[in-house]
Formats: sequence, structure tokens, C-alpha cells
Amino acid sequence: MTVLREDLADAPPPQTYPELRSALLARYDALPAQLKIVAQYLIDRPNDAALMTIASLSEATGVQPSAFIRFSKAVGFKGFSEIQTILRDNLSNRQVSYAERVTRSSQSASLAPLERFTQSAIDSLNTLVETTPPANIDAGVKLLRGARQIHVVGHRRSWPVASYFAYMMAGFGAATHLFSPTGPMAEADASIIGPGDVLVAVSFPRYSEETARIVEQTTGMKVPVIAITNSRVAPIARQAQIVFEADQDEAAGFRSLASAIVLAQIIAVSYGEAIASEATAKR
Amino acid sequence: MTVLREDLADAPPPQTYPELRSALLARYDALPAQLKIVAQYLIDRPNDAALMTIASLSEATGVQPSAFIRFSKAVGFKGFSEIQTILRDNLSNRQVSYAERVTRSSQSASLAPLERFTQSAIDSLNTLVETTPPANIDAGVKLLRGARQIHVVGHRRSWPVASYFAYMMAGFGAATHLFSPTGPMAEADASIIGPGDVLVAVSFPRYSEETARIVEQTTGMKVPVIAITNSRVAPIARQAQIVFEADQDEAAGFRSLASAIVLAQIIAVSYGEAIASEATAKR
DNA sequence: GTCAAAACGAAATAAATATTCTGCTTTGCA
DNA sequence: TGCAAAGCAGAATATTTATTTCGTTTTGAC
Repeated sequence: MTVLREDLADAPPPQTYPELRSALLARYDALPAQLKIVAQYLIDRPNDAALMTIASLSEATGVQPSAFIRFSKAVGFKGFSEIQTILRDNLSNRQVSYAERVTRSSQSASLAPLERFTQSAIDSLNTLVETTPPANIDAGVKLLRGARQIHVVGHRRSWPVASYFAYMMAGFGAATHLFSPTGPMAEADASIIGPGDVLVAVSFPRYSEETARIVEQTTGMKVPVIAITNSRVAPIARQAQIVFEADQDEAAGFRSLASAIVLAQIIAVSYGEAIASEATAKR
Repeated sequence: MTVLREDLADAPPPQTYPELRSALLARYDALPAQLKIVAQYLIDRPNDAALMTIASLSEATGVQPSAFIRFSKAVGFKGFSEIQTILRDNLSNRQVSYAERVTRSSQSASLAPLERFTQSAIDSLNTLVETTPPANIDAGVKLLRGARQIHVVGHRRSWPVASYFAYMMAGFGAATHLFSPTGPMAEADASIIGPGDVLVAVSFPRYSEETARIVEQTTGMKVPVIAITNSRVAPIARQAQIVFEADQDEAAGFRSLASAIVLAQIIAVSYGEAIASEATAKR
């Protein structure tokens, strides 16, 4: 007699954003593919979605407009406009709390780590874009493209940068070798470097001696070195053919790796784009 | 001969809300009665006006819809929609400095990787500081401090973040175990996790299945999980006690790790500071 | 593999919202 | 007080935006 799936239908559809959000999270798994995408966008970027039209949301997500309506009905609303009303209400409330937050954080002399480190990272990224000569990137890419094999080395704090760079380069199809991070045997490894290769060395204070040693041996074989470091006068910078600086002002004694990571990404992607455009040209 | 009131016509109409606001204030006295009401409403309640329709604005102010159009043209716009676009931009981007916004909007698709990726990283860092609740960091630190041992897992793109976090935590004296990055045996490893431990899982698209498997096994033992990922609905986020979001808008298909790295640093340093202040208190 | 149910995409339609047009009213000046 | 210019309200129109419809494709159970 009675309808069986009462449990699926929210007796009351959500009225506030927190309710909506948890309702979406709860149902997410049971939604079909396209509606999952919609739900994810609403969860991840509610403030953007609040101001966009269905057409622009469709473009941003790659989901058809009609799916937004289907979604809205699946969650218990009459149409997407009702959802957007909730998002907009939430948006106009948010600004109060945000204003409070800025006031609060600017009041306390000692900023929380959250603000301190993000600001420090942003500063260092601005420095990066100002101080890196584009010609340097081109030169680096040229060297990498001509390499028989690309070796990457970096220890301790520099390890994340080195491994990320190696990961991306390998993804572009480059013959990449990444030196192992823990290294009593590091010295021995250097023997696998041969003529025609290129070494990418990442080193930040306090500079790892093992990295310096590998760089020394490499230059001894007349194999070019690309250095990613914090200063032109860093140990490995003296012997390198190309030096990229990713210095960062330290916040509370802890330097951020943000600019170094982004630099590694820039070099790798520039390499990838060069490879791709060459392939296109040949076609 | 020539038209006299050239001085009244803005050569360029305002593009940002602060510009609009001062333009309205400057002209206010010279406006006719109905348009004064419109100007006042836009100055007093810009965030409300951003979300209302002309019809509802008309009702709220007692001014006819057509007056809103006359107003818009008098101030140098083509229609009221242009003004509302400025108001909406202001609402959604109030936190971002206008200098940055200009940079972003002038960002053409063919910008060099250097500018593209640094700007994209800066944007994602701004998002990080806006969307991360300080309480979340506190909760994470508390969980980490109570842990018998801290396990860290992350594969592929997430590996740099995971290894960096583990490196910093170990530096603060935490009992840290980092899962090996290459993992046919990853599943077996999960057995070393025991009661009282905490797992920190880092996962970004495309999500690693191995990471997801370790998280599943861990939650099965009732061991809490801290997730560092890009979305609340990411696979590992569903089971995690605490979720940190470090999403980044991708530039040219390559997402930056900058915000994830900085987030890892913030959590680790917050942990370190908590440890340090405890030590001081005991003295 | 087959079939039925569900999901999907694209285009058509409906609804809403912004803008223009018209004639009437007020204002400012002689 | 008369007159021209500007301002205005209300209705008509154009445009944008949301929603529905329907034929096709995919999915899941058998």
C-alpha cells in the first residue's frame, strides 16, 4: 500500500547550506555519475556556484544543463534555483565571518601558522617570477632535451622537490633516474652517470654533502649540471651550467618549499611543451 | 561649439567595486532624485544588491526598474547588468587583492609557464588560507600529539608532500613511519599500524588505489585518519576523521603542489610549536 | 548475451529578468 | 505663468536563463 522507498526521500529538503552540504555528502555514493560531478562541484566550490548560471556551471563541469535539474530533483528540490538560493544565502552570511576573521588575525601580533606560511610562500613565489629569466628556462629545457639520460639528486628537504621533478619528467617520457634519498651508497651511484647525460641537482641549506659530492664527480666527467638552489653562491651553484634560484624568506625559521616545487613544475612542463610542439611540427 | 560637460563623462567606467563606489560618491550630489536612491542603495548594501534582481531592487527601494537602467547609463555603463557583475565579483573575491585579480584576468591562455604556474599557485594558496578552519588544524595537532606512532602515506604526485611531512615530523621528534612510495607490497605494510596510532594520508587525483586501500584497512582497525586531499568527496576523505583541503585550480592541466606542500608544513610546524610550548610550560 | 530500467544529451519550451519605448509629469528658468 | 528640458512610471519588448521533453545510450540483473 505505502510507498517503500520513503527512506530515500528526505522528508524535508535542506534549507540551509550546512544541511545541504551534509545531505550531499550522505547521498554522494548513491548518485549516478553525472550527478556526482554536480555534487562535488557544489561541495568544493559553493561560493562560485552561488553566482554562476546553469550554463556557465555546465561549461565549468562538462555536465549538461539538464543534469543540474535532474540533480536538484534527485535531492528533493523543485529545481536548481532552489539550491542556488541556499548557496546565495550562505554567501551573503559568510562575509561577516570573514571580516571578523581578518580583524581577528590582524589584531594578534603573532599570526597563526596558517597565515604566516601562506603569506611567506606567496612572497617567495612573487620573487620567483621576478628573478627567473625566461632565457634560463629555455636554456635548461634545451639541455634536458639533448640529454641521453636525466639524473636527479636531492636529499632531506630537497628530496620532495627532486622526486617531484623526476616524477613529472618521467611522465613526459624522459629517460629519468632519481638518486635514492638515503645515501651511504650515494657516492657509488654516481658511476652510472655517463657522457651525454645531464644532472639536475636540488640543494637547499643546510646543504647536503652527498649532493655536493655527486655534483663534483659529475662535473669532473664534463657532464652538465642544472642546479635548483637558493643562491648563486650555494655550493653546487658554482659548478653548475645553469642555476635556478628559488630562495624563500623564512617564516619563523622554517623555509617554504613552495617556490622550489613550483619551479620544478615550470621546468618540467616547459620541457613537456617543447616535446609536444616538436611532435606536432613533425607531423 | 563643443559639448561642455565632457568632464562628467568618465572616460573609463569603473571596473572594480572600490572604483565604482568612489565614482558614485563623487557624483551623488549631481544625480536626480530617483537615481540618488539607487546610488545610495548600491553604496549602503552592495552585497545585497549583488544578488537581487532589478525587480526586487525596485521593490526594496520604491524606484521603478527603468530608473536602474537610466542610472547605469548615467554612470557610464551599458546596462545594470554590468554594475551587478562588479558587485558580484566583489562579493566572491573580496579577499583577493585587486592587484592579483588584474594579473589573473589579464592572464591569456598563451602566457609563459613561469607566469602561469606561479599565479596559479598563488591563487591556490589564497584559497587555502580562506577555506582552512583554524579549528581543523588544532584538531589535527591534538590527534597527532596523542599518537603512539604517526604513519604517513602518499603515492605518485602526493609522494613529495607525504615525504616532506614525514621529514618535518621526524625533525620534531615524532615517532614517524613513512610508507614506501613504490608499492606492490603496500597492502602488507598496513599491518604495522596498531592501536593508538594515527595515519596521515595524502591523495590527489588521479587517486592512488593503494593509498585508498591502506586508509580502508586503517579505519577498519578504528585508527584515526587525517586526510590531505583536494576535496571532501575524495575517496579517502570519506573515512577520515579530519580532512584538509588543498585544492588548486589547474593551469594548463597541471595542478600545482604548492598549497599541499605549504599545508603539510603548516600542520607540522603547528605540531612542533605545540610540543615546544608544552615543554616550556612544564619547566 | 538480452532485456528492462535508469541515465544521459540535445534541442524545444517556458519562465524570469533586463532593457527599451512611449507618453505624462515635474523642474528650472525667463 | 509659460515653455523647454529633463525626469519619470508603466507597459511592451528583447534577452537571458531555467526547465521540460524526448530519443538515444548506458548500466545492471538475469
